[in-house]
Amino acid sequence: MIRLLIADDHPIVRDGLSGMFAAEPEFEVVGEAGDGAEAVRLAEALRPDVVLMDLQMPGLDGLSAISLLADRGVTAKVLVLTTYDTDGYVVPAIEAGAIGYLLKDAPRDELLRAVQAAAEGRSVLAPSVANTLMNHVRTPRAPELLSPRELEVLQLVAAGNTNREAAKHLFISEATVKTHLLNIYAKLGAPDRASAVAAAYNRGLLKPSG
Amino acid sequence: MIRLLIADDHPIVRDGLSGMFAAEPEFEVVGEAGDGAEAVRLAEALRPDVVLMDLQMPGLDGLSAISLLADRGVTAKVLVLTTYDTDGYVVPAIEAGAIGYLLKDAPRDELLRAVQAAAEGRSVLAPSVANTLMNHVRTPRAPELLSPRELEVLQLVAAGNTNREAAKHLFISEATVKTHLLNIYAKLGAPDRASAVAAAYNRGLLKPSG
DNA sequence: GCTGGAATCAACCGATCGGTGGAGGCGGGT
DNA sequence: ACCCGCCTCCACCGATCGGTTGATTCCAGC
Repeated sequence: MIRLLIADDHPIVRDGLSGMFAAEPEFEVVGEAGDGAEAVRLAEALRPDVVLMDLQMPGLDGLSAISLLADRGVTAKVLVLTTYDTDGYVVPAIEAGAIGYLLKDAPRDELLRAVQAAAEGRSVLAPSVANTLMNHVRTPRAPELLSPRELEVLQLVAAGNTNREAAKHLFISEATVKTHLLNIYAKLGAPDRASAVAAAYNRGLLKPSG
Repeated sequence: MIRLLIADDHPIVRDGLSGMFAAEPEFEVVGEAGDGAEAVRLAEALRPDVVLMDLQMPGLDGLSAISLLADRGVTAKVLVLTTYDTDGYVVPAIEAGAIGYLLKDAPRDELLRAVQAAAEGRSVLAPSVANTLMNHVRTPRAPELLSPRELEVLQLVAAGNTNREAAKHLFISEATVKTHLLNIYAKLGAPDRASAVAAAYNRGLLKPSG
């Protein structure tokens, strides 16, 4: 028996979902919320297995609600159910802690299976959402803005090396390192090494966990 | 009719796949490759719709082969078919340009549907792979390593501000900014501002495109 | 009421960085 | 043959940064 909480600002949608799950013996709708704040409150009180969460809601939005649930140690699996599949919504939702992301045009049986999967801790992604997520991960084929040598220098700088240290690593003089850095600043539009590192991350020239 | 190329270093696997698709009228196996280099060569010559690519192959591995195909403008959709679903493999593969990632234990019909999806340009992810991909995107809930104020300071520094400029922005003295930065260095294990910025990106405290 | 963290400020020092203006060699493309 | 980008190197300067020590206020948790 999977206990679930429905959070959506449209009563019609709540009724529809509620009715759909009520008809299935293995699901039990334990509560409904019309906004994010209520969703958090009810999730804390009712401890459902799964929360079906819309993103656009008045007051506290779904995204913030998800973060808040995580902060408060609510272990309910949050399944986002919304109409939009743009990068701007799906990535933050997953970052915030959603275990799945479905679109409202999903067929009935897909939704049922998704909730079951979520309850078991398995991720669920709508096919089109999988696309956008992958596009997000995919490196946008950087147009070789920096030369290989410049990239090496920047990596060493990002690792905390001084110019002198970087020079030793590369078997070149400190002056050369400085020249490379000046070129890097020009190319990235950065005034100093710190913002050059930031710019490099933003453009995917440097990648996290590397 | 979907034309496909099979790249796997095990002949048995190639035979198995080849036989499976030969039995289906809507597929045609136009070539088989035993290593990455051959895969690239055949893909360029035969221009298949889909390439079924193993990752571990002698010589040029699958990952490099995928990158090479992209570089050479080969538009074939690459579907990774391997035995491993660890983060270390799936993320690079997708970054390199794979449109899908399946495991070899996938049931026969799932594989057929996946190839069809790939041919149409739709992403395909094995369920467990979806999990690892999402875990990769998901920010690892940073334990509030930096205080809000420290994060503000670091953001300004990453934007290229000097200590003095950052101080003005925050309506505090330059000395305070320096103190904050020293605390940041200690918390992030960074010797200077540049590597502190890098460390912040690596830990998800600063996010790209922001 | 005490402790501890966060945030604020100060003064000082040496080391480093950023900026400028050169210079030469080497390779690819027109 | 020419130009351009990349990589290499040098010297000088002021500005900034990193490190240290010490201090105060405020607030929250025990």
